[in-house]
Amino acid sequence: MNATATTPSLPAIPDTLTRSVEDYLKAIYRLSPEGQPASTSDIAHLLELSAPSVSGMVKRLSELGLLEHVPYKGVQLTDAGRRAALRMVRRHRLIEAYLVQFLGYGWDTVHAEAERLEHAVSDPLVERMAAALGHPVADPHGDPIPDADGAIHEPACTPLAGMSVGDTAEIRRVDERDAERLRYLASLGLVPGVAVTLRDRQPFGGPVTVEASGERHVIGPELAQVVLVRSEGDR
Amino acid sequence: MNATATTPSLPAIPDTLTRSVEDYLKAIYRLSPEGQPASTSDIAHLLELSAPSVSGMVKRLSELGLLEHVPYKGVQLTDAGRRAALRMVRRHRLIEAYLVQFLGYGWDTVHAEAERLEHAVSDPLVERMAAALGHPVADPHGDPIPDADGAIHEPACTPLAGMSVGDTAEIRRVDERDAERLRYLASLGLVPGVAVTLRDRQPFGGPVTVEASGERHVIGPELAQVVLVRSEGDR
DNA sequence: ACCTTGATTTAGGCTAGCCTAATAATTTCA
DNA sequence: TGAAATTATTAGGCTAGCCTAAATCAAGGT
Ligand SMILES: [Mn+2]
Ligand SMILES: [Mn+2]
Ligand SMILES: [Mn+2]
Ligand SMILES: [Mn+2]
Repeated sequence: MNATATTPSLPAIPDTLTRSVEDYLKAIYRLSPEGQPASTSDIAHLLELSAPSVSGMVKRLSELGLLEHVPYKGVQLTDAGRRAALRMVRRHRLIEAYLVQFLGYGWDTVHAEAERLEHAVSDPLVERMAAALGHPVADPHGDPIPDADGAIHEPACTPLAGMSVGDTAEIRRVDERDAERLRYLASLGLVPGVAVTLRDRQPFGGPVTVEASGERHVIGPELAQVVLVRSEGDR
Repeated sequence: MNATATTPSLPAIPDTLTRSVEDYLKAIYRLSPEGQPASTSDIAHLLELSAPSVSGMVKRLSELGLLEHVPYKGVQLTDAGRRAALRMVRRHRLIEAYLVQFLGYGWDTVHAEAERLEHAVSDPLVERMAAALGHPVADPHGDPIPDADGAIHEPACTPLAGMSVGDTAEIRRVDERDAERLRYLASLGLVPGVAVTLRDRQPFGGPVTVEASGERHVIGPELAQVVLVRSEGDR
């Protein structure tokens, strides 16, 4: 006998999200750090799923209030969605840091392990790991770790590919997803914290030559794109 | 053009099992340590599922070759099933030991955490934890840890409830599943490694009085049933 | 031998997530 | 502006896992 006309029974956000949902939210966050809409096909590509699967999930998640979806335009996280996404980002990066620090993992293998563990750890365990690490601000790849309230500081970084010849900068962040690429970069000594100087750039998308720790290396343009640096000037 | 008459295409055991399947195998192992058949309703009760759900899963798992099922009689693990179950038991107990040793967990809270993590860790991570712990032989509840090949030594234990008045024995093992019960036992000092002497037993399923670390405690019969001891004689 | 009871299985249904094939909307470009 | 190409959605189907209700089997007692 409730006479108030309500909107047609919106489902509430469940207290525990599934592994799939958590990965979707994390992917959408990654695709739109500034909040611009993410496209169905970009999400599908990142998660290695078909576009119709993503369309279906996007519909469900927007009905749950985790996303705003404008058909044919893209999706944006709501506040609740962004909170949930940042919670996963914090878990992922803290787990990576913990495994490297305390269990001898290398930066090339931690990502795959964290991709599964992030869904299985409890909040108290995450916080115990954070405490054991001394509350680090970045993971082994240089990616910043949001605090427990979801606040995150993305340091200003530009691709190494964008440096000018003669410039010196510090490596800050490296894309974590390709283990082989990470091993190669480590073998060259191109890891976060290292100072690099651009010594040469070949035209027409050619390779660049960088100097780091006294050694010179010629690296291809797409590699130079995923290594992010902070230039001397950007303080 | 294959003319050989084959049995109707038995599905092979998948290389990765689902969380549900892993928990079923672990439950069946626990219900039949000696290999006697486990009943549908016991499995359902242990996993808190309906009996029809268990019937359905049992059918699938026996088609996969992980179980032998005699309808209306019960199930037994095959060699492959027991191997998979012991792998999960090893993971569960090593994770518990690791969390207690290195992350400040208590014996009352580790079980719930391990119940989820056991499905998410990789084999290499399990082995790294084992190495960090120095390859322990028992978890925080006194449960023995199978080795990486699945060999397990179940120490001879009897319920504290079975002791005779005047006997002295060492606490070896305590059922891990009820966090509140574990906290209570710890508050009485009744933990693995402690020597206890039975001082009194009331008839008709009444409580028993035990002496441990110089203190006497009166405990109910069902509690005395889940605390396992090794008597002096059982060496 | 039959009947009752409890355990078990079968029947039928639901959700979450994935897929492919077909359709529809949008954008691009001649 | 009007195809063509791209992107997205809808339609329909599948598996894994769970559920309740109904049917069936196994035992034990009379
Ligand atoms: Mn993940
Ligand atoms: Mn990382
Ligand atoms: Mn489990
Ligand atoms: Mn245990």
